[in-house]
Amino acid sequence: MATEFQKKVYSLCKKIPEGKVSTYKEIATAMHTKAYRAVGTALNRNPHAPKVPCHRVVNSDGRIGGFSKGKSQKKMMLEKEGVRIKKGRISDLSGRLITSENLRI
DNA sequence: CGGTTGACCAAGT
DNA sequence: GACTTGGCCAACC
Repeated sequence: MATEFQKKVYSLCKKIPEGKVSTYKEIATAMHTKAYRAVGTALNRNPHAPKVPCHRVVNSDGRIGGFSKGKSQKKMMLEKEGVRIKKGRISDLSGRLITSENLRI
């Protein structure tokens, strides 16, 4: 069973549509907290694997960040969903980024 | 219950 | 570009 904090994180992750991405910071902001790192900690466990699209969450810089099964897999899944990745970072981050406002709606 | 860890971030060198 | 520093907070030991 996950903590309330975890549930919030997973809930927001589910809201990220295919072909778009969000950042750990935006998710934390949407929860009205500054626990960027805790968001990562929450997703690292990720008991929901395919149910929650945690691979659509990247770093603020547009870099891939981390992934339980390896960054390569994360990149591959993103590209499969239509996200272009250039040298380990999202090509058009600002165009594909889901902000805290977008998550809140 | 204190100390460490980490799928982080921003600013500085 | 890279590496370092300080800050942040939940989860873990």
